[in-house]
Amino acid sequence: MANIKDIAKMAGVSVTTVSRVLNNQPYVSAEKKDAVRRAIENSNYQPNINAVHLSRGKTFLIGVVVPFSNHPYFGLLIEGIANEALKNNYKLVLFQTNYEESREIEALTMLKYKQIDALIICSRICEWDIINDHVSYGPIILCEDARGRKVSSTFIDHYKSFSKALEYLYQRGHKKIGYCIGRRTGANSQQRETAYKDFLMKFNERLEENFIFLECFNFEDGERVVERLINMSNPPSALLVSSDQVAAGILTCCKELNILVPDELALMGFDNQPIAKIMNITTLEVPLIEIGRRLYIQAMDNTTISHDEIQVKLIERLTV
Amino acid sequence: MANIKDIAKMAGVSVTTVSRVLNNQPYVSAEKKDAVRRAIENSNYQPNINAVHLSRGKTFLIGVVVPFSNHPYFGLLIEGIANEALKNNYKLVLFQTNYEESREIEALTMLKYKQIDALIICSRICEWDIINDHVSYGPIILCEDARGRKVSSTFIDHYKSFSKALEYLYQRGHKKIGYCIGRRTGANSQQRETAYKDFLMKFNERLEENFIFLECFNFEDGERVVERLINMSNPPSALLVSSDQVAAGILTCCKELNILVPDELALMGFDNQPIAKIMNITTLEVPLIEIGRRLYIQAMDNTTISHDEIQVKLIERLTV
DNA sequence: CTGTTAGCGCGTTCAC
DNA sequence: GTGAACGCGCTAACAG
Repeated sequence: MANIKDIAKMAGVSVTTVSRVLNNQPYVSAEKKDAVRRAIENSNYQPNINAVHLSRGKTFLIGVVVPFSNHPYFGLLIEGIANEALKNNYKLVLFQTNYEESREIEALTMLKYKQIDALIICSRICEWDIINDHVSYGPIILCEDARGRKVSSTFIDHYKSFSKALEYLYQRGHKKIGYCIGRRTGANSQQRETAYKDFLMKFNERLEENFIFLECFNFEDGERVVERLINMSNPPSALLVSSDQVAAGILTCCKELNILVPDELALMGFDNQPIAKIMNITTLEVPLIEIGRRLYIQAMDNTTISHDEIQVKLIERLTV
Repeated sequence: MANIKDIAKMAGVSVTTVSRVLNNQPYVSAEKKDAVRRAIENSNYQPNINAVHLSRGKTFLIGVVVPFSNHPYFGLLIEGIANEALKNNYKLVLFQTNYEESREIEALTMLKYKQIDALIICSRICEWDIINDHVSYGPIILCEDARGRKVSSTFIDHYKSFSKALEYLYQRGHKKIGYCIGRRTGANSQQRETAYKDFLMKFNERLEENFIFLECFNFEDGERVVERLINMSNPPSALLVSSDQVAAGILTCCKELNILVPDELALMGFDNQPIAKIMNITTLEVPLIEIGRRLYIQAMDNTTISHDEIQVKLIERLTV
């Protein structure tokens, strides 16, 4: 394996000059640049990435924290980040937390010790204090509304979008609306809960605690929801489901039990994933790949703190 | 950020000694070892990973090639690899190929230039020649039967398991059996095709080209299958579906169209993913996480070439 | 524009 | 048992 010194010798220049053409820096004459280029081609030289990292003091690694990686929501987010990272020669290090705080702190610690250059947290567990303690070590980017905080973020306004969905259901004649969500804590979830409560208040409806379905992450969680639903004496007539996967699971179970959708139960999904299209689920479209792209771009910028709000779009199909 | 020299100074020893205790090497007196340990704790020192990499000539990065990462099959495989890698301080670099050969070669090239220490190919596209050209650069591990090749592999015998499934369907009275698969090329797919043809031969059935459904990867691909099915004058009575996701999609469409499963159409899935359990799909269980674990272990061993065959298990449910 | 040289932080001979 | 010194391959002042 040839190294930079060999190339320098072959091209009859100094290692600095080689380094300069390698990094597209100015101040190299056309002739020398050509000589270096030729030497590189003749020897199929490849820079030693480890040496570059050491010298630059960077790892070209970017940490991505997700609760689970085999969920389409996070899968798409990761894809968006990865696509953009690839272009810039950055690699991704995945931290799958399963919502354990310690795993998230592990990622933060790696940032502290420069084992990664930046950290994107797709779903935060730990308190802001802990995040704040780490901001000085490198860019930390969040996928939730972090305006007013010391970190950048790309987010959707869950209060706004949840309200929008609720009003849409209301206009369609639904007074008793419930919702399904993964976990109750978490900034995004709390925004939604607030939107839900404000909505009830506005229309003078009472909050029914059992209209809220927790632990809804995957297709299979839909079964539990339907089971609970059929045992309720006064069930909701519509459900706002924070993931198309779960909505699809619910829809499948409903069909099995001959529960008519949307007549007996209306369903509104979230994300607009392929499964929503195929099953004709009315949903709120979230451009996850684009969000991933922006998260990456923010991660690369360690000077500015910015906040990108992403808009969602209501897609009308057949479940409402 | 303290470095090894600082620790040496604090502990009153040389950097060599610090390095020795860091790497659990012998020939360090208990006292000095303790002194170093204390110094490390007091300064929350963390070795500079880049320097370690450069010095060792290793990256502690392991490449993983998958066609797409948001499919549960590969998601679980990745999870299995990642779990094991984490324990050994290895990070994963994901190569998402979308079945483009050039992306796979890119990964191989990174191995060649020591940008990763090993490469696990979960679904191969390129020819064996190309693989062979790279074996000298580092461990390459495949997730297909590679016995007789110069690389290690963890695999399931798709010929055997496909035959097993076909015979099971046959015993249940199905003569006209079709199957759904992602792509036709690919070693695993070809094994299955051979099993299919041999099965037909054995029972004197004719090969119906349109009993083979290609491009079946995700839930949503099930729709296409059912559409084609209802337009067939002489459709198969049973389908062997190489992914539970697709089987679930087919099942969902069938319910929509009032096609009775298994009476009018029997379905046998593959993998035993959560969705198969919830939808009561008869399937062949594949221990993907365990396969991932073994792939990693093989990747770490750059001296021996080994081949692990993994057994699958038939899980009887309600779709056959 | 170009080259010399000093690090980057750690692993590893080798002499003591 | 221990430590001085060199090397890993590259980047970035700095001097010219």
